[in-house]
Amino acid sequence: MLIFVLMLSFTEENYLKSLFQLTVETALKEEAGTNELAAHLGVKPATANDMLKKLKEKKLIKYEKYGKSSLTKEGKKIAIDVIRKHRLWETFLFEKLAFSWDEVHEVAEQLEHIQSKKLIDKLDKLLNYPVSDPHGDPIPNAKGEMMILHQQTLAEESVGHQCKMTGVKDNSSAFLKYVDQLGLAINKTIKVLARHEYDDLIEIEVNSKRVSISPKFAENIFVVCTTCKKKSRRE
Amino acid sequence: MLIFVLMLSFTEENYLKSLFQLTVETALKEEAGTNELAAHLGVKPATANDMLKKLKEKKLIKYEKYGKSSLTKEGKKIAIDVIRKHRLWETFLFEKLAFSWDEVHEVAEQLEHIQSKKLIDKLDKLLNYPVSDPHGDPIPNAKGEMMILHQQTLAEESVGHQCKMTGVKDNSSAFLKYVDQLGLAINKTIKVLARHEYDDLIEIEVNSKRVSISPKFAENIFVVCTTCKKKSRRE
DNA sequence: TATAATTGTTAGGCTAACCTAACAAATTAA
DNA sequence: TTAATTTGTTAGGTTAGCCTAACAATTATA
Repeated sequence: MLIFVLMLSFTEENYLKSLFQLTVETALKEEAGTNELAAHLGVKPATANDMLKKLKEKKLIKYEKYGKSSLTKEGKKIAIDVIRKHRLWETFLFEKLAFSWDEVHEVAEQLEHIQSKKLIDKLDKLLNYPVSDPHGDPIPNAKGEMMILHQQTLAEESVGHQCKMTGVKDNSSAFLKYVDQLGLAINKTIKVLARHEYDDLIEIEVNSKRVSISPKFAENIFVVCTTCKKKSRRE
Repeated sequence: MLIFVLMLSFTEENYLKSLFQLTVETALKEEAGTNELAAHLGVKPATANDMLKKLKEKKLIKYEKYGKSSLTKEGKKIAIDVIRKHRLWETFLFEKLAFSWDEVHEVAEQLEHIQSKKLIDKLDKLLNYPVSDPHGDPIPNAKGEMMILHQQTLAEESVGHQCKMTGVKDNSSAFLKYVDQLGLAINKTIKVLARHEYDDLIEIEVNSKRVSISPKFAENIFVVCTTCKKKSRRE
């Protein structure tokens, strides 16, 4: 029996992944604009426009002229699969090959496009079916199901409250090295000591030391509040 | 300090790899023809011709109009690097992910193009610096040095002599499954019992059983003769 | 050595993925 | 509600890697 598999190029996969990250994953909106998507992918809007038409043709996205775009069920399935591969590879690099967490992303960008269902399932098994990657991002399972994480950023945490770091929003090497330097890491306990009106800096306590961070920095750290025990979804 | 790395496409890497396999590796000749190379890569001669000009321009091959092609020192270095990656990945799939030896080639064809020196060196270490892959082919080390193997095929072995299987020439899944079926494997001891003039079949003994094989089959099995103790290079 | 067969090249076309420049639609602000 | 700004589209161009068809050079054969 022949199974027809829709073979997508690396580029097409990357468009679906970007669209997923801009919409479903952050759960902030349902659709993304052409310019926004182009910027996220590092191409010009005209280029993204061509691809949107093509992906619509293939029924992987919903798109109307001058409108915003969103993934179809099928498109979402593919995007999740790419993300699953990306995060499993990151975990592999980190756990089995002793890469540091700021090095894994770049290599995983290449590895995520390897086509072999068997490979990825075996890798999943080797890693003992991890649910999150070195950055704290959830790894979809073989069925495409993934944990919902990252309800809140450190920027949103109230003064006086304590929280635990669960992940990062920015995966760039530069940011991650900075995070390392400040002594922060996934699962670290952080206490918000103060917010300074004067220059917007936030003062936190981590590893029993006081550290000042910028709002920009705080927005890129995901936390779960341990003071308010119950979980709250971002609205 | 900026290091300028000549970034090659997957396609360019594949041309260099093919050229290496058709010349240096089999050690039968110094150069390969355009049609031959095209056939090896599964493209038309006109396509290969374009690429040969491009690779000459980049000083990775020697090529003159209507002449045969060969690798320059730099081209050979890159080809060996691709082959190193291919064979390390095959070994990884076989040893760490329990792939069978007929499944590894296809996936390694994709993995061999991942760009990350660190990745490949860590992989090498994880596998404990293997010198040959699941098919018995030599794996170049980080310096590009590789063992010379495969001096002789089973087709060349004398009647009455005993030999040990060291590898296969054909890496196709179909051939490798056939090898498995006959009870052959790397390091198996094989005795050549007879050659039948009538239909050219070769009778061998393996696992204490008599098996008949075709000349075509025998040409794709590499062996080292244990009867003639000393090693002999193919002329 | 002339001719046939093989091998290699050129010219011209195609598609995917990018670009710039010009323009059109939609949204925001005056 | 018009004008300015932002956002999105179209047209046309580029490069890489493939193709076919026609032709040229080389090699083998009669």
